[in-house]
Amino acid sequence: MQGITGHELSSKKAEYLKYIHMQGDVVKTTEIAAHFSVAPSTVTKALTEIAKAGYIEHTPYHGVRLTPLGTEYARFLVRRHRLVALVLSRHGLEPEEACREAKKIEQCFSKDLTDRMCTSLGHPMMSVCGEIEHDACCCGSHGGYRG
Amino acid sequence: MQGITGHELSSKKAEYLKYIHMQGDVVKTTEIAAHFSVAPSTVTKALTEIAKAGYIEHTPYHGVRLTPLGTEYARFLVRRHRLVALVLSRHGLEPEEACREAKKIEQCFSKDLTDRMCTSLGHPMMSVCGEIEHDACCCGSHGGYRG
DNA sequence: CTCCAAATTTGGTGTCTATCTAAATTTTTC
DNA sequence: GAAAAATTTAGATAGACACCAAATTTGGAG
Repeated sequence: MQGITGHELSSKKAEYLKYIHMQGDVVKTTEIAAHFSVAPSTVTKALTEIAKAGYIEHTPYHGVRLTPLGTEYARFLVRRHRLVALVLSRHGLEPEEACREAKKIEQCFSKDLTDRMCTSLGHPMMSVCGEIEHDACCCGSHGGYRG
Repeated sequence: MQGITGHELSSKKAEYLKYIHMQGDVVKTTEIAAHFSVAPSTVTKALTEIAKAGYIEHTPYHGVRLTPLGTEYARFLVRRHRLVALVLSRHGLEPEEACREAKKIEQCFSKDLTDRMCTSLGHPMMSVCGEIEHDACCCGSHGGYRG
């Protein structure tokens, strides 16, 4: 939470991490390779590096699983994606389009910039492609008024 | 105007082109190298490639100058930059900050996305870092109501 | 329990972008 | 014209991403 810049991982690796997060628990190399339409060896290489950076635990031949750090980071990536998509949706893009375009540009947004936009938007709870969780957000819990 | 995707040049080359455009007429290698704090040879290499793509005319040892295509493209780049900065400024960033951050993310915005945002913003004439010219904009002239 | 097929990893390559240094070349200036 | 300044060329490096072919490991069938 404290030291994230938003540029710790290259955009491809960040995509892999987000995917692993969304699949939950143990994810296999082949699954990732198929999802992103790349050769398994390409994924293995990326996974090794992501593991070296501490975001996942890689048990050769058995798949990967997020570490606590990886989980935290993946949550940031998802939050960033949804905030960027939300901004785009407010500038003339249809929900699906906003989500698609967001994937192309989100990697450019630093943690800081993301947080600034989040605050400016009033820590919205919903985007066009899912909920936005603020647990690990810029300025504490913004869970909304539940009671 | 017709075929621009916004990704014709790598982000560095696009920065060089924008700089050449802003300096006007003939620009020297050393000037560019100094501005971006890179070795002259790095610039020469990039310039050669930008010239090959048709955006500039490079007369060895004498500098470069934009071609009509390059001028058109540079205008798009400037317009994109200012639109992105404007969007950021509307999301909690101070003018100077918005301009600075825009430089980091603008290369991710396609021509199409830029045009969509432009329309959504009502073809604004001013951004936080200069005027926005719509001559070569998405849907013709939006020069405002001059008379 | 053995053996083969499927999954995965290794090792080697290639491409692209961006950078640098050092050496060669051209232009400019005195 | 010759030295100085600017520029280009050539050769290397580095990171990201991708592929293929070969080796390794796993897991299921018999």
